[in-house]
Amino acid sequence: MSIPFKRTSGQHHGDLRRVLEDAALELIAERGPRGFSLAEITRRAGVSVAAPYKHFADSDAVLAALAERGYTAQFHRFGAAVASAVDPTEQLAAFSAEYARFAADERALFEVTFRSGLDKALYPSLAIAGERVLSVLRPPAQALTTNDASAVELIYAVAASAHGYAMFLLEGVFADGLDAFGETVQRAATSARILAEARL
Amino acid sequence: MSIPFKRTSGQHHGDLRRVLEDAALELIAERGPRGFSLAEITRRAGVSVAAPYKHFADSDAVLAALAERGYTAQFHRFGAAVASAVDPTEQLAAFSAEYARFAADERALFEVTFRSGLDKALYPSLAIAGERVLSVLRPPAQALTTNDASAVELIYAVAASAHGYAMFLLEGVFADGLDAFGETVQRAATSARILAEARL
DNA sequence: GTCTATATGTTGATAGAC
DNA sequence: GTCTATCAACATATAGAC
Repeated sequence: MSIPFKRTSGQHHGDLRRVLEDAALELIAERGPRGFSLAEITRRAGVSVAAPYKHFADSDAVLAALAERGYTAQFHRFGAAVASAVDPTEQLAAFSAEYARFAADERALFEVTFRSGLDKALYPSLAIAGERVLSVLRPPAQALTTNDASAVELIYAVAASAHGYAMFLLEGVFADGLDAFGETVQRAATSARILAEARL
Repeated sequence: MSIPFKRTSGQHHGDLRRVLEDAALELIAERGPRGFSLAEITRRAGVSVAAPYKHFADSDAVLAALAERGYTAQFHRFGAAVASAVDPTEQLAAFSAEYARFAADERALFEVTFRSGLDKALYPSLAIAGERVLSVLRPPAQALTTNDASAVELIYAVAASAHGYAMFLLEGVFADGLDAFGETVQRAATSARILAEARL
């Protein structure tokens, strides 16, 4: 996808920060979070190894920025999924289905949010961004339960199930199926419905 | 836990392979899968950097061996958990609870099975070992369903839910609770019961 | 804001002695 | 089976020129 080319001197990029993040995402998609390195993404971006330090404090800061992007993307996609349904149970099902879809078609962005090995204590904004993702389940969960504690439990139950299916999908646990992706999207939705209805 | 000491010359270890694996596990527990390196574990084991190559083909082979150990440990613990109950639904609940417990008290061994970034195609035995773990759910799942396809779906549903809770626990999603660990063990068991009963 | 150049450390892996 | 010694490759990060 990326067309490597040699840069001859010190031109400016429109937005090197963004270019570096994109290169990092591509790298993670290819080699997994373990294969990430700052040096490699500068090579792909066609800049020197020193260039990133005007935009990021260090190597980990790039991963943190990507994780933030990942959480934001999830918040928007899952929010839209929830909004696409009216019935609370179907909203939870839509979330779960979208969760599996996101893991599959934005793999790197998905993995970087929980597989990057970042110390969350050092990046408190990540914890907040992560919580915000689950907050999209609050309205349907509250509609389906009688108190706040139950609503929270339902949110956890649906999210945990969705996360597990997404992980299994990426790990190839369902590799034997003809359409593992489509099937797993359905599986995630089904489990969400079961968990939702049980709380009524 | 480990007492570092200097080795003066070329003595033999009782079982260097095992010693290296243990050092690797300790290292992963401290720094996460991303922090693993062959050089570091030789330092901790008190041997030269060349020593591991008589026991492992390369760096990844150490991770693969650990993953195998992780799957085996899971197979035994989850098998025992299932065996501790009689009612099929309670067997699934026991599995889920034990899954969360395993993630918490054998964190490194848990993470290495799905977070190590190993290419599973290169280590086919890992895929088999992973499948064997879920096979402990077969008897209760079959007892609760009317056909094989439904049993498989129930296995996936329970395992996905358990995995998600375990991940959230390790990621600190439940950090606000007073006893996040105990609560999450219960959560996992509850979701398993719901998923089991819904299939009747 | 990007470059060149460089310092410094780490890693994975091998050859050859014992 | 373990050591010593060594390698090339690669990493992060900084200083200073432009």
